[in-house]
Amino acid sequence: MVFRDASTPAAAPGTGASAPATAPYAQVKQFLKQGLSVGRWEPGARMPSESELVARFGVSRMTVTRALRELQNEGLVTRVQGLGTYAAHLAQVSSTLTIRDLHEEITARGHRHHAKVHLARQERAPAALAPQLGLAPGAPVFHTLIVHFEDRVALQCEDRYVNPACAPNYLKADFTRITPTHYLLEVAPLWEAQYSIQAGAPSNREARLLGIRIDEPCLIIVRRTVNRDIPITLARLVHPGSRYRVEGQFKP
Amino acid sequence: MVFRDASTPAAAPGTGASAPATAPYAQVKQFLKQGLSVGRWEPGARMPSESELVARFGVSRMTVTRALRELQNEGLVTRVQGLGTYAAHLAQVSSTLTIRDLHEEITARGHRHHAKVHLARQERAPAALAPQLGLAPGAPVFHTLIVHFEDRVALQCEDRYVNPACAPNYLKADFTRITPTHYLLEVAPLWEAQYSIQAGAPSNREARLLGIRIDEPCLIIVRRTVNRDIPITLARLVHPGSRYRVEGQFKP
DNA sequence: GAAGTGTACTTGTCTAGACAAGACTATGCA
DNA sequence: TGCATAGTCTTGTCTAGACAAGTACACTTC
Repeated sequence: MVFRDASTPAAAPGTGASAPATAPYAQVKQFLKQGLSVGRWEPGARMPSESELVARFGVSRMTVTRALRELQNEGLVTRVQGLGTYAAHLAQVSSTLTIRDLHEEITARGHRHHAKVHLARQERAPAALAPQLGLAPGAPVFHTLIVHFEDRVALQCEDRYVNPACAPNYLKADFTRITPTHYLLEVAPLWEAQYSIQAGAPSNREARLLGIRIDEPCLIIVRRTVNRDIPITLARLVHPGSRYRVEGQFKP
Repeated sequence: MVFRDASTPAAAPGTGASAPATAPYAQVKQFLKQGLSVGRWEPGARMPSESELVARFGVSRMTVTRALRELQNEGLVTRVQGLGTYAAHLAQVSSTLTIRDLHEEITARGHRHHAKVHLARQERAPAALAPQLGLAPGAPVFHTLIVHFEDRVALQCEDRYVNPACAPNYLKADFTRITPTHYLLEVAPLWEAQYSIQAGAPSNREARLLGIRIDEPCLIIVRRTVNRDIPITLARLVHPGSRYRVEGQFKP
């Protein structure tokens, strides 16, 4: 086997040079990514086949396959068995939105987090919410209302309903020390979530609890969490628009 | 080589059964995912090593490696060379936020999209914005102000600055037919973006252009786009909170 | 006791070859 | 002309083995 790039470790095993020497699969990936970046392949155009890349880079097919599969997972190319690899249409751009536990987010900023529990009790499920939690209307449900502070400034009003079947001891947790999100992650470690991010006015009670005017725009996140088809929790998180924003990055 | 599951194609090559027979790497992945889901491994706990999984499933190491690497890419496990594989702390949950071209989003809903161009001209870069676009203050910059409608209802006010070096013909495009996002995707196909999602009040002009009251909460997305370290565009997208929300899903 | 050494185990990556299955095309036959 | 078939090219997946490099721990030496 002959390596095209003598800087790879396998081709220059004896050199004492401590060059990072990016892995061959990463080089192939970089080559394709760069080509896509400069428009070498129009969206929808056919890209080099695996065997062409094998010949060009002098690596084995598994190496090329890995590079292409990772590009496919990143949404940059489309692959069809029997046909070939095609440059993806990037009309829609996906980015990774990271929703961190608020406690961690605050402490990561070097600030202090504390929470005030305004409500933590069992109620009867309102008819409007019961179906979303997989419960019958009037069935028991846990309800907490907690305000989270960052250095004494109210940052989030968390209004949450929890399915008792998933977290029977939910109400016994000390939510001044652990956030509901964190507690539920321990009880039901892996889950799916649907969320909606919107701007809106706070309710009268939310404005009072957050210490803001009723006309202050708020960032409202509504999140429904499901573990293996069993609804866990439904949360409405209200943040004063002047104090909180969601930030993210998209990097292909 | 002996396959543990006789339903795999390689183990039962002669059977005419048309069972889908999920691929071995997918079976390993499923096994680990399921274990994480039911809390078999606490966050931070050590998970089976590759060789243990090889022995358990009777597959080759490459197959196990692929399953583990994909779980790592999904953020479900952490791997450390020389140490092992560990269940990830899911304190922060990443979800894929898809930012679609507004035109596509509207037409996908079966509605009609049209745009009104209020401003499309060359200006001198304001001192506050110039650094973010990699320009000197006062350097020429393209500025567009466009309102997008969904079935005659104003949905977005798009205030955008574009680096002329990246898209010299930007102002010649017909933005009633093609959105700036779409145009820029063609000119600079691959890019990185930083964005911030926040709630706030519209400016007087934005409220007038969107036909909303000055006190209506708006969802404001500020996005900065970079192609290979060269800033392309800076956009402020203002949406009436009552008409627009960002929705997404997290699925591990 | 402190410092270095060797070993076992782990993940990271690559190879050369193999079979399967899907898509297309050219060919031969009715 | 129309249709079935064989052949070629593509991606999808797996194997058995290899070397590299990082971590941890027991052991030896000073």
